[in-house]
Amino acid sequence: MATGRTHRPATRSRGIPEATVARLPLYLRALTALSERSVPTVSSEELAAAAGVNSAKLRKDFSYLGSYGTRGVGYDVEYLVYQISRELGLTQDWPVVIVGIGNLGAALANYGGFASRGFRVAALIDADPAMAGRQVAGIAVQHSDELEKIISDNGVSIGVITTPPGVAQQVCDRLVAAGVTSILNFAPTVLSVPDGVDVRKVDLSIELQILAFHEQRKAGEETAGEDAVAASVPKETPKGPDGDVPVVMPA
Amino acid sequence: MATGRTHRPATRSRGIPEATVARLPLYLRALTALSERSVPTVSSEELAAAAGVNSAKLRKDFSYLGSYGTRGVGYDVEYLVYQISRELGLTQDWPVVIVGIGNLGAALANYGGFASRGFRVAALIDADPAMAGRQVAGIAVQHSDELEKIISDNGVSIGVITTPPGVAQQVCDRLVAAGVTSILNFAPTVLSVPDGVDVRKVDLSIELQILAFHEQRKAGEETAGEDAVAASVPKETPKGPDGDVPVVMPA
DNA sequence: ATGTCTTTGTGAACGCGTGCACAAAGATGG
DNA sequence: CCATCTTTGTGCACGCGTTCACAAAGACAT
Ligand SMILES: NC(=O)c1ccc[n+]([C@@H]2O[C@H](COP(=O)([O-])OP(=O)(O)OC[C@H]3O[C@@H](n4cnc5c(N)ncnc54)[C@H](O)[C@@H]3O)[C@@H](O)[C@H]2O)c1
Ligand SMILES: NC(=O)c1ccc[n+]([C@@H]2O[C@H](COP(=O)([O-])OP(=O)(O)OC[C@H]3O[C@@H](n4cnc5c(N)ncnc54)[C@H](O)[C@@H]3O)[C@@H](O)[C@H]2O)c1
Repeated sequence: MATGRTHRPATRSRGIPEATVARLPLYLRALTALSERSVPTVSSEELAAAAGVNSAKLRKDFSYLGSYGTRGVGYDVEYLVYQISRELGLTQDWPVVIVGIGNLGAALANYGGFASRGFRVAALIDADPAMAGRQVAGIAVQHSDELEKIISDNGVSIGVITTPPGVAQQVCDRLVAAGVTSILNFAPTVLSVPDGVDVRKVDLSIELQILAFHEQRKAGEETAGEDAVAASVPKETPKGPDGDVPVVMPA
Repeated sequence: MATGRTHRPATRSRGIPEATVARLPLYLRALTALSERSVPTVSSEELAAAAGVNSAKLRKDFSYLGSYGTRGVGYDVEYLVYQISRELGLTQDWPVVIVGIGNLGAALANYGGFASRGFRVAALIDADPAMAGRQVAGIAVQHSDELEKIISDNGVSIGVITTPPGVAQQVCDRLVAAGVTSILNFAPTVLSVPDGVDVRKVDLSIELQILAFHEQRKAGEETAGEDAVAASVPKETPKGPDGDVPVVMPA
């Protein structure tokens, strides 16, 4: 999944493919688990299984970082944890602001998994005056009037948007203007940002629709157009080799 | 090798590329907005701009569904909304269960965007006895003992997992055994599922780490800009703080 | 030292996704 | 009915990502 819509083919990230970058956190998680169990070394095969990827892919991914393995043995867990952490920039602290402290924003604020990887919730911001001053997850919610000052004072470069979709773009604009250069957007909106700003989106609705697509396909396709309510019959489809389905051409 | 996990890369369902399927919800959202403004037709250029994609890509995506446009005019908005909805399986009702009604699960339950696309929260399930019976988003939380019965009675085929990571796999196993064939996983865990079951994951932590990577690269480009060779020798961390990380070279 | 065994690192082939560029299709106006 | 203009649908080329397969590298035993 590409980061942004802005075409930037030139600035390759230090030669590390985007697909590899997206998998590094996965490896890091698996390695951290091994580290906690005091496992000293791990082979590409084992680690790949733990991370749910192909072992050749894992080795190639690591090859972009350098030669950190030992042939015949595998990878030193602690060393690899450090290398990946450093590559991802997790050896430093990243202050993060969350804008829009509603259902989702509050849940994120309460999420403990933030701090565990060097991400620190620097501030919670909401436009609702009734919300300002209230404590969420032990942090006082601040009014959005303070947004620019908060960003500036804390040196925030990563912002999380959990506002209603209608105001997401303007919130985004203010964040960017204030100096934020990376945005994680939960609002179902396409954000426009200037060059040099990264946007990643998390969209529950899209994920469900993708699942529904495949679900419908699995449920069998006798004739489209009738609402078979009970499609829950667990039919053991004999794993056909991707049979070709007649394409429905419109009149 | 006990893990019989067969990785299915990109099952081409009915000839529609996975990348296209992932964009259909995006188009649908833009089209729905146009529909609400009573716009009768839209060109690929306009719609692509609204969806934040390339117009050629959009046209090619639509070409997989069939020829639904009119040359010289564009696409009929209402017709396209229907075609995409049908293709995604949104013309039918999809009962969904959410397992793990904590911070995140409750936020999802409260999310209004569910029902708007044909997804209906059929049940909320939690293992905590203190949680069972409580109302969340107007729905009574049920104990996980009832899981199998709930799935069966409601014909649920889509499950959302928002439990702690430690129990995600067993919850997943139970869901699958009960008949669920699509899972949206919010827990930071790699889930193993049998063939025929789709899993999509949403991982906040991974998204943030990817952003951090690019953020670090952006910050490093401006200050330093000369480290050309950096593959073989583990170079020293450019910044002094955070020197507490054990740099251990493997033998 | 030498041989064997394990596992890495990577060259190469392949498939998928993307975007350009343009011919074909149809609307529109005269 | 014909000319012109707009926009679709797609052939094609290219680059990225994935996977295979294997030589090289090192550990370990003898
Ligand atoms: N809740 C979910 O599970 C969920 C799932 C998927 C997507 N989303 C999306 O996430 C976003 C938030 O969802 P939610 O359920 O938390 O909504 P919510 O209404 O509970 O919260 C939105 C919050 O944003 C604040 N806000 C409004 N305008 C603002 C502004 N200009 N600046 C700062 N804050 C502002 C509101 O005061 C409110 O507290 C929505 O865009 C929603 O579509 C939510
Ligand atoms: N909160 C977030 O913003 C956030 C963000 C990213 C990821 N996550 C992940 O989402 C998951 C949930 O996060 P949370 O903050 O809501 O945690 P939480 O502790 O608030 O909620 C977990 C809920 O799951 C229930 N549960 C535990 N075991 C269960 C079982 N076997 N069956 C059914 N229910 C069970 C618990 O009773 C609890 O209500 C975690 O895996 C977390 O890592 C959360």
